[in-house]
Amino acid sequence: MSEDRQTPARLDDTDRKILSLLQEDATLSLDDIAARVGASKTPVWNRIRKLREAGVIRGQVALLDPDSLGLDACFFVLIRTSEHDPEWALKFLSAVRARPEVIEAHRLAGDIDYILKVRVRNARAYDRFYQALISEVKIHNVTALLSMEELKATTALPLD
Amino acid sequence: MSEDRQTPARLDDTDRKILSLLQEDATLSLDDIAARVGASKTPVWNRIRKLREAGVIRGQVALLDPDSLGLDACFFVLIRTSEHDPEWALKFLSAVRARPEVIEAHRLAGDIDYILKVRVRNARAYDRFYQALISEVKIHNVTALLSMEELKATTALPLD
DNA sequence: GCTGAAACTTGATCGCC
DNA sequence: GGCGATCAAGTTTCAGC
Repeated sequence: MSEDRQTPARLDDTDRKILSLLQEDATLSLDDIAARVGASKTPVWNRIRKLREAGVIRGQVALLDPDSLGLDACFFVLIRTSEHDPEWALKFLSAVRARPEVIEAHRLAGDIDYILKVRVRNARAYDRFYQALISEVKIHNVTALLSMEELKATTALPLD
Repeated sequence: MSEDRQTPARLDDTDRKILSLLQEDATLSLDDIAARVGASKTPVWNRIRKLREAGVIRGQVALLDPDSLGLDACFFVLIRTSEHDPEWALKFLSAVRARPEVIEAHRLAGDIDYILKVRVRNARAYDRFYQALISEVKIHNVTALLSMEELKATTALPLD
């Protein structure tokens, strides 16, 4: 259930610069990147290929705007459970994985067991999600925190 | 401070299919996408262009693997503040925006005022972040939830 | 408004330094 | 291991249907 701690990849300054550019804008051309890191295409391309193979670069995706899609409501859901057996955990896992409105799910240390980030159309849609979830898996206690304003949201990880 | 609610873009089934593909993998070629949605290149390209112009597609980024970068610790930070004046809010905003370890920040409804998602190397690095933050802005109460396991993490929004 | 082809830009490869 | 030229493949545009 818990994955092995993987050894961090050895990265030099140029690698970090490339990654930093790509995680801000992956549409940049090789020429652009090469110019900005002060190298030419081939070495940059080789580094990117290696970073992909090493799994440092996981993939490349389009980011969509929640508002344009009518997803106006975002909740953080704090979950306490009384059940701690493996079957329960497995059922909970497949439930959150199966629901596309669950953007993120973490198992926590401490008295709160799980946190979910959920994006839905509105409060009614959240309630439907909530009712469906608790009917699927037994949950002891739920607190929903409603986001009023997204102050910051990035997919870029700190590289220093 | 709070932005106007924007009217959702009108999307048909083909638009949604295209978006769904692109938010999973933006390296797909136009030919691929066209084949999968059952259309040919030009109309698909026109749709993508319009979706970009309408702001439905915000951008395209590379996703990096936290473990490969040695970012083993992820915290959700629940913040209560006693200050509610605009200067404080502005200072807090610029503090979280300036710190790259803050991946996400939301202003909340209810008795918890803010939630942050923070990615750092380890617990020591979190403590450094925490000390720096409370020395910059006055904060009444902080609870940190430590993630033990990321059960799910996606950038893909639900499109149904 | 879709199709198919042409023009052009970019990505990927190879031999040379 | 980096550079510049080369080839293949992709994107963008456009005339014709």
